[in-house]
Amino acid sequence: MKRILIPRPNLFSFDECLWFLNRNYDDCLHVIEPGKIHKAICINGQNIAFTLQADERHLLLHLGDQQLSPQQEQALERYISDWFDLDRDITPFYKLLAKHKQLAYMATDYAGFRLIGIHDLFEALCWSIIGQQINLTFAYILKRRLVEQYGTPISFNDHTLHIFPAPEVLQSVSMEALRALQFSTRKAEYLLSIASLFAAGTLSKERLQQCSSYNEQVAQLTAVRGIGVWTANYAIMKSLKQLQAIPMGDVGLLNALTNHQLIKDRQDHTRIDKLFKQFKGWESYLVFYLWRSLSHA
DNA sequence: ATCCAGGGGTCAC
DNA sequence: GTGACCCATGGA
Repeated sequence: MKRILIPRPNLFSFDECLWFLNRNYDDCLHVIEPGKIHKAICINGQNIAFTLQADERHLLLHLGDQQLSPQQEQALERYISDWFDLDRDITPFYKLLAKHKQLAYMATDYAGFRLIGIHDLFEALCWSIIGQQINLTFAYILKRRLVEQYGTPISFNDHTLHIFPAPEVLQSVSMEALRALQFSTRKAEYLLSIASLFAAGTLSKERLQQCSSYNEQVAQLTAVRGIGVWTANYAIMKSLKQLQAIPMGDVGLLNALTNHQLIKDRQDHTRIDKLFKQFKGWESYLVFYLWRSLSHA
């Protein structure tokens, strides 16, 4: 039985991350059991399934009887680090939290919570488009239909895991098929055209990472039909981990700000900007912790 | 029935 | 750059 150990950093709570991934929604891209998570991913064209657990000092990756090359093992470790943002020292963020009266509690209540990523940019963009202007419960249902219909199922440890559909597959799906899954006409158009852009290589994570600045990344993404400021920043935050990304206008973000009495008027951009300036360099973390505050144990 | 949900596009000033 | 309007769909 293949097993890999990954050292766990300070200020990291596997339980807190797992809880968030499991909160109130039915995500089809992982399976969670007490203390562990199962997931399947595609790295360099190869499908890999794994179970992730934690002890006091490590994250434990269980691979069953899968054989991986050293390079694949490294790629998998990098994937895990990227997923849970393990390589980042988040103490500066905690110092900023401590200085903020209404938000200081987060440093203890959510201690060790990390910005959980979506490694695949195509998946991140599709997911944020699916989530546009509909409630999250329904968004997860739509994602599940899409993934079960066009993704790749993997059997592992008595679970059926799913890998998100490749753009090459999605680009040739018909509008009618997506409409039948209850995607709106607009969203179906957006998804199909973005799948084509990825399949053609016009759009890719690598290309976006070559941009010289965050602003340029936003510009490149928002030039695509269906990707507005919110979607672009969501993807940049979750996939590229550029921490200055803020999905402005996000309903959940505004609700959290209202709940904490940080704003009264949901259009008070001045106060919102002022708040985020206090968290310069950690804006995405602030957003993520505010989203965390929307769900209760 | 009506409003809302982790928005975006379009078009007029 | 800003604001008004429409788009789609399920849930509360």
